[in-house]
Amino acid sequence: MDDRRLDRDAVKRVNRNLVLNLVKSAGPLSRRDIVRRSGLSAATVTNLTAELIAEDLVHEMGPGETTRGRPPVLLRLNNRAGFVVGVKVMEDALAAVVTDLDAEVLAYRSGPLPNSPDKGRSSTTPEEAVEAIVTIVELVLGDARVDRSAVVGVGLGLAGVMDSRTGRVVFSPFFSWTDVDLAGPLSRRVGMDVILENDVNALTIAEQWFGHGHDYDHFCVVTVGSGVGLGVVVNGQFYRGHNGGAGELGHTTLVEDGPSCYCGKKGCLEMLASDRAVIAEAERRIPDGRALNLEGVVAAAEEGDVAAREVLADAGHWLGIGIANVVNLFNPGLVIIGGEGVHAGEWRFGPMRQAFEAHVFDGLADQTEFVIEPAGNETWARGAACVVLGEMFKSPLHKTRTFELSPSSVGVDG
Amino acid sequence: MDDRRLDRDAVKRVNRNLVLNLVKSAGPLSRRDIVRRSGLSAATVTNLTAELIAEDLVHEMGPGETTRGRPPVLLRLNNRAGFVVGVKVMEDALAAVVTDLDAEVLAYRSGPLPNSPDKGRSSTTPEEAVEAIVTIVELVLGDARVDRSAVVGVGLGLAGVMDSRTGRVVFSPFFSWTDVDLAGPLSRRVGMDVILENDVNALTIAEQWFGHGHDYDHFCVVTVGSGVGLGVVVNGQFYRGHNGGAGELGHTTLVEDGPSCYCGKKGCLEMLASDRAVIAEAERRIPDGRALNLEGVVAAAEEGDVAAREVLADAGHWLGIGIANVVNLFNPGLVIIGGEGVHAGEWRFGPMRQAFEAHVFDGLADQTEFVIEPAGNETWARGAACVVLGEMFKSPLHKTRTFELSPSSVGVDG
DNA sequence: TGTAATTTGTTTGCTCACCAAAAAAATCTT
DNA sequence: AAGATTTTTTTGGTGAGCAAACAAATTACA
Repeated sequence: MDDRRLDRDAVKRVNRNLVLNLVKSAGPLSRRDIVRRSGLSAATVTNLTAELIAEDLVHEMGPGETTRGRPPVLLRLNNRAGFVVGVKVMEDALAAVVTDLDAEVLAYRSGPLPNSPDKGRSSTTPEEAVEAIVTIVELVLGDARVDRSAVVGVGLGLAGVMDSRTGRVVFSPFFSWTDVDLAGPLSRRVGMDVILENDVNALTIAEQWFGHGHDYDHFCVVTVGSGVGLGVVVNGQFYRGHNGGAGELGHTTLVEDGPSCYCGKKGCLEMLASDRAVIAEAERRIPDGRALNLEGVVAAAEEGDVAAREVLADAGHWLGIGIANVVNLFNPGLVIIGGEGVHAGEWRFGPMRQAFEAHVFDGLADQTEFVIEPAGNETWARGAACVVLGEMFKSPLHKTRTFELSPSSVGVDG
Repeated sequence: MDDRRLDRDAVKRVNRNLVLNLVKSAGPLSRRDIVRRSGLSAATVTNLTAELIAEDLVHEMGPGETTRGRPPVLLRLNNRAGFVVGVKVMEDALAAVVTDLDAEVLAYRSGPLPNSPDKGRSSTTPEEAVEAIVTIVELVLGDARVDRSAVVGVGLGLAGVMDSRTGRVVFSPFFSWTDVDLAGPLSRRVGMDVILENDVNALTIAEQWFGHGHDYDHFCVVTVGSGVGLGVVVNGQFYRGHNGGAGELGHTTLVEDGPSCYCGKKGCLEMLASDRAVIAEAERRIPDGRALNLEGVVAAAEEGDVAAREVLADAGHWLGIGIANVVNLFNPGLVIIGGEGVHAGEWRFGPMRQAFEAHVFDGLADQTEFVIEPAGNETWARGAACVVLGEMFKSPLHKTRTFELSPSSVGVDG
């Protein structure tokens, strides 16, 4: 069996999805607008929109502007037709959001994750994690006053290697889990569909469907925080690689015999450019206790401390080279830089830009757009939510699993 | 107008293409086999195969094996239904092949390219190049005794940045051409469709359709010769990047303040790992004239020359790090190493493998297959031919232009 | 030897998604 | 009020894939 084949059903699903996406992204649109943009016939658009309206996914608004002739009826996405939950799982805490179909955050809540540090590692078990996640999901759904039956699914974002197809954690650096089924138990406990995704991937998918990446077929998201991450969209599709291991930017080698990395190698970008690297180096060079965290180092730099400035500049410099190499290989139209480390601002990004331009190939610098966008806990959790939304709006041709509104679910409350 | 929409025609085109590709890649197959593999109904397979047979793209063979029941009629691709020409354009020479639809080379011929070196640069004009290409195309078609009307198109492979959509040379390092229309004039002169593609991309497309890449959704081709190149297939599609600039592996930075590169930057992989780098370094360290070319360096290494061995090992070492970074970012299932430099063998590839394993992230090493495959002029020319074949066999959903058999063309001679 | 069983391939009749064109609806212009 | 204009729906037709019945070609076996 080969799903590269098409049948009549597929035609309808694809066209329906196209109409839905046009309304979502370019809406409000009249049926006529949809005809023009989609290339579908007017008859087909009438049928497909009628179906979407019957399912309450699309609403008719008032009439649009015209000089003369019958006024168009504008259609828009019913962003309250369903809701999704997103949870970011961190080393010792959780962050959760509820969003509508526009990825607008309706409620945000953070909470604890049971955690008894054991030889520097958290000893949280998968079972404990599931219970904590169940709790915060219930709480945040309560905050948002959203009916459970209207919830399409739960997205889970976690650092490490995730198998999003099976919902299993392949490897989690925080918890030292290997091959743990997280989505399955959680799904049974909350009675909702659950999708698990690497946190950086989730953020990338958020940018793809609801952010700057929307206008680009090929773009990259680079996150800078305690580590350095990379998410990639190519040919309009999120790219995971052969084993879900694509985007290990933090562990590309930049210095042949550089500082040792926890991954066992040497000279990894993450050892040169991450917040953790900044703090370690700053602590070494500024031993007065001001450099215990990134904010401290930035403050020191702003107070004129030369060492702090140099440390931040160095980190930015290496990041610039790393991103230049990414651009040399992927040639994306857009690079989005996100994560906690963004707050270090120009002390880091000035040198980054300089290094980038010095090390990127020929004309590629001018053709690559840059956006810098901080990501806090809420952003990460929203990213996880967007994984579910992305699955909903994705073309049926690429869909691997189905997230749909339950027949009964009609948007309520708000 | 949006071509993401589907109509009934598209359904047929896609399914027809699927059947054709199954026959091409998994054939000979019975109609029943195609039903099983495609998921299409028996009725549809009967119709589509009848159409392909009527167009002479598919032939019926004798009956297949059975234990009992009606014996199946095996179908196979009619590899002589059409032919393609591939031309590799080098600094001062041309190589051309004619292949059948299986990419089997029917004729190979090399020829000169007018070239009056001018300040170290070739002064060949686009017009001169077109004339020389016309000549070799006519000659190689004569060699293959193939009727012109059966020729589907001509593929042109050239180092540099090519805009394959428009057939224009964006930049050619050999000839210092910028924004030159090469495919247009050539097409008019030979009266055939012409497609222009970067040479490494062409080789990658050859591997995708007729080589080791066929079984992989995600793979990379790394070429080592006077330069270092990279071609990438992700999600089953060849990837060009936002401006056709993806895959500039040779100009990724490996040594922060390394040797100066002709591209204006420093520490590029190409300055550390290419044949040109090997020869330059070997000439410096073995000044007796044995190291004027790669063969000389390899011979010296084989005779026990320590410097030659070190030079080759160093080049391999850097290449290993470069490929490790590619794998860290792309996580391909397969890496194919090709090009002229492959002939340096284990002197180079032993250290390469070692460095690769030392610098690739965690578990990715075991999950990445490697194939080493030398590429000479004929292979490069065949790659160019495969660009046309790839366009023929590519899914209509991704097709950007059409290469088809002319209605009259039925395979002749051979 | 002839009938049943088995497997492959074709034909028939149906459905339904799209489309073009005609019709209807809703407004503005004169 | 009639005509022009624009949007939307309806009508009627086409043809793609499908399920199921049918036909064909062979082996198994009584």
